[in-house]
Amino acid sequence: MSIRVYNTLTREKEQLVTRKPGRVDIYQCGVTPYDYTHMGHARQYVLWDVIRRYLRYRGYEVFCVQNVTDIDDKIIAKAQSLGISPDELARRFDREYLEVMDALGVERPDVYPRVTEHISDIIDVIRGLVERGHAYETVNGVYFDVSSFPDYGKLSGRNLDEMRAGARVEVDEAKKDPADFALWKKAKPGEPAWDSPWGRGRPGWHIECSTLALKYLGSGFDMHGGGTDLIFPHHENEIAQAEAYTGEGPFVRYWIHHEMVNVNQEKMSKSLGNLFTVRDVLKEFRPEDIRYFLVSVHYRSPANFGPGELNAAKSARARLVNVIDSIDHVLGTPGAKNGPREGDAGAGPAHDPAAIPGAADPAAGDLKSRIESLRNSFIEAMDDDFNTAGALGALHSLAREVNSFINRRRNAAFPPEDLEALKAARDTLWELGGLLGIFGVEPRVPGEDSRLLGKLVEFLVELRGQARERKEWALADQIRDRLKELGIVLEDTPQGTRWKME
RNA sequence: GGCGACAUAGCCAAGCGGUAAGGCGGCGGUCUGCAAAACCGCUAUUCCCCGGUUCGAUUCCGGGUGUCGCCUCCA
Repeated sequence: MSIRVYNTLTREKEQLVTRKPGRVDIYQCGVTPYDYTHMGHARQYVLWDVIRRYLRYRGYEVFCVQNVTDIDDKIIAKAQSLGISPDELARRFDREYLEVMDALGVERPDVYPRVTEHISDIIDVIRGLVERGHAYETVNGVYFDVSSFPDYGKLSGRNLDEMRAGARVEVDEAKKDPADFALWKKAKPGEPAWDSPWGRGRPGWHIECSTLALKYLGSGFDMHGGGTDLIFPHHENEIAQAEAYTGEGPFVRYWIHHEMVNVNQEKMSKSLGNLFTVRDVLKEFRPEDIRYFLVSVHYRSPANFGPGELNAAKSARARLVNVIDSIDHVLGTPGAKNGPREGDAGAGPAHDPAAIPGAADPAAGDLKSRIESLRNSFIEAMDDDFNTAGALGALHSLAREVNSFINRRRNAAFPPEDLEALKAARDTLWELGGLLGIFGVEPRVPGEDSRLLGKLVEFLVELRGQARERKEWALADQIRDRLKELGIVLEDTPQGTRWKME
């Protein structure tokens, strides 16, 4: 088995063959920090967080570089309107980005370079491009000469003639060709600027990614990620700059683009005013539920975002969490030791062999083999272009088999073979779900502070248990109802009452 | 106008040549003191429409129709 990924450059799924065996070098387009982090960002970085975890699970060493474009036109404009410096604005929203990603359990990149700290590297690349005849200076700045790069358009499937025919290309009399794009922008008064051979100014939009990728990963690295909206012009230009500069290709082996987050079937974007910031969504939903939603749609399909979708994800995830809780409960209170129904283990239906105390359920062996087969389904789905939605299906199938297995025991004690199988199921669920990050972020065990709370709840559960033995149902129900109002749910199982926080 | 993607049940969503995963919701049943959770059954004779290729197509090809994206900042 091997991993296959869809490459935008070839428009085909290809077998993953890395530049260095056993290692995957990744570059991701980072954010331009000038506003709040939104759900579209969450989609990208959660996706790549999952890809990184999965590649590691499959035995690769993974190295990830992600830039911060902390100087550009939008930052300058926003900073001016707020009356603060561009640097202050960029740092504020960069911090916002990192906080939100931490909350979502997204692992940080290995290298997180800021553009403003790499101006001299950028100037070196621009100078190289000018020297090799791929760029020229005008009164406004330095421009990349697209006609000097015959492969221009290979990523986005465009050709220059078509583009020139399009009327929407910016008009700049000083440029040789409307499709030429800025590598260096000469500063206007009041704008932040750095010295360069072409006077004071700042980098153009695309050059930072080529420069930083070449600096930290070198030419020909493995995966480059970003949204489909960056294919043209951003990534097209990145290729042109990098390959023209190094004189060799390919700059990137696999271009991996995720689709957009939509709202009401329309792209979520600033211009449409339908943005959802992650910070706001986090007020209503747990990070794991947000991740579940994101991962329940294949990354190359648009993901429609809304409360309904999020709630469906929440319910679906609860099912998975619940099965883990069920197993933990069984493992923590084995019937043979302190199960409340120990004496009446034989009370189950006589025709049910699983109900004979101490007898191993023949299904235990089956469960174990099913665990492995579903693990393989999970891997198969993920190997196929990171099909997280398919992988989730395997997890749910495993959940049903476990629940069914536990159900069949009813009041009977679980023999060691069963407990072992259940533990294996639990570990597998936990491990594979962990690759998707749908369990990891929440505290499974109450922290120090809530230890007292736990003891109090257990005391109430104990009192309620006594009331139930006396068949004082009204009192028992009152305790359960009041706790429910406080967000604490009680469930009576053959292995005793268990409780959880909602 | 140019380029591209996608159309699967009430909803979300996999599958992409061998006869429709999974989830949410709904209905019926089992379990339960009652619940909750869970399990069982039902909820697409069919994958937008029309042609074609094939023994066979939701899956491939052609043509429609519809939705969306990029070509301007965008994840």
